[in-house]
Amino acid sequence: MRVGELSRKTGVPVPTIKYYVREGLLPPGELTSRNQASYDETHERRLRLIRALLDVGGMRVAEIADVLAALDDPERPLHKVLGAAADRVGGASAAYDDAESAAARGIVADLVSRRGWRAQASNPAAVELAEALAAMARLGHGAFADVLDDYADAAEQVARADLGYLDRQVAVEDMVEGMVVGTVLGEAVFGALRRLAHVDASARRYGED
Amino acid sequence: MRVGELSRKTGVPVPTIKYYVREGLLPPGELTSRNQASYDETHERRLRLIRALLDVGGMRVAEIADVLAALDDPERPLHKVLGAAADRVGGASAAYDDAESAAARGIVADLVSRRGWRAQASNPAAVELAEALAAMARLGHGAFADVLDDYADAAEQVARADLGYLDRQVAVEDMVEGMVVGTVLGEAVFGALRRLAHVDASARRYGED
DNA sequence: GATAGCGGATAGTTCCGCTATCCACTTTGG
DNA sequence: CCAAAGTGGATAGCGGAACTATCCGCTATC
Repeated sequence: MRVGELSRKTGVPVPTIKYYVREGLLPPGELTSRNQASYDETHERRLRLIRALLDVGGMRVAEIADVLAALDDPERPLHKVLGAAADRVGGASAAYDDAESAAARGIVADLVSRRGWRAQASNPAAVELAEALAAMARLGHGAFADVLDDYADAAEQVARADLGYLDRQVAVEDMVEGMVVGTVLGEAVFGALRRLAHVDASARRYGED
Repeated sequence: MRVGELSRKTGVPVPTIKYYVREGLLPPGELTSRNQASYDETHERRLRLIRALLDVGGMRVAEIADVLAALDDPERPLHKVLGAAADRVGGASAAYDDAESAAARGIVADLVSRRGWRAQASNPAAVELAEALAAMARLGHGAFADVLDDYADAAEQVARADLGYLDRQVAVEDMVEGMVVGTVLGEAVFGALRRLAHVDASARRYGED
């Protein structure tokens, strides 16, 4: 298959495919002559994965490049790949250093030890959590920390469901990719479900419509 | 207070404040002369809200403008404001129309009726959910739909926690804003917790570190 | 042997979230 | 009272991100 057919099958324009190759998201096709290359189903699959992570997962091209590089690494340290996938939000937060941030970090540390979670305070997810809580505190919603345990219960339930799905449904050789898909697209799924549940709860309380 | 002090208190540069005013995120200060205006704590609070929605919630400026406009509408149709807050992801999805999309819409419709959720199929959250499931199906993870009920349980639990927090902790006049904060920043909080739970579960299974 | 398509390279476009500059005009400090 | 600092308002520019367009010499195909 050459690039035109790949484009037709996936709906991704040819110049965009070239761009993804340039950026290292997609391996180049195998050259059969100086200016002819052939692509196969692995390229097609990879391209669909890229679009899903972009469109549904909201990831950025550079983040996807990192995750896919980790995914293609034959060493495959599973939780490292996941780390790359999970760090996608990390970004360049200025790391405030006010009272709220310090308090939030303390709340997170308490939560992690209370739960017995094997996670470091330096974990990007923990940092992000602390930042979110600090932002809420600055908005006068410091008491939101009181519902953290309810949130954590739900998060554990979701994580259990994810692992169970992987065990039951995914072949070993696809597990790393499955974890990436589950982590990134699963977040979109859960976010949508949460908003649906909000709509329902809100509709039950206040008026019909 | 004039713009310089507002800037100092919030850490937002003056030109950026001017930009937010131009974009309708922040109401202009009250003019005391042709080129002097005064700002108060409501401006400060609003500015912090803007930065939280931007930095932590990942919203875009135009989306924030929509949400805040709804929030400031004295008619205050609560679930409309929430709708504006929840639609933030909606964006310009091309709305595929293949077999996977149709199947995913069916799965979502089943879920909504099975749960007895008061939500329309046209709801942006439902559409987004269907798109996410369709993307997974295209990647060979159609069986992920099997864990949807686990996800939905967790989503309901989170939604209950959110409403409970609002009832207990937030004054009536702040409830609309509280719902926006909870919806948007709560998603960041949950996402971080989910990733922490993944890290923990993954660490328990595969190696130490 | 004409035509369509290709791989590879480079340059341009659009959008977004700011940031810089300018202006005429207060406010403030000495 | 006057100079320096700051202000509101307007316009223009910038840097990053994700494409998109164009061009080249070449190749597959009919």
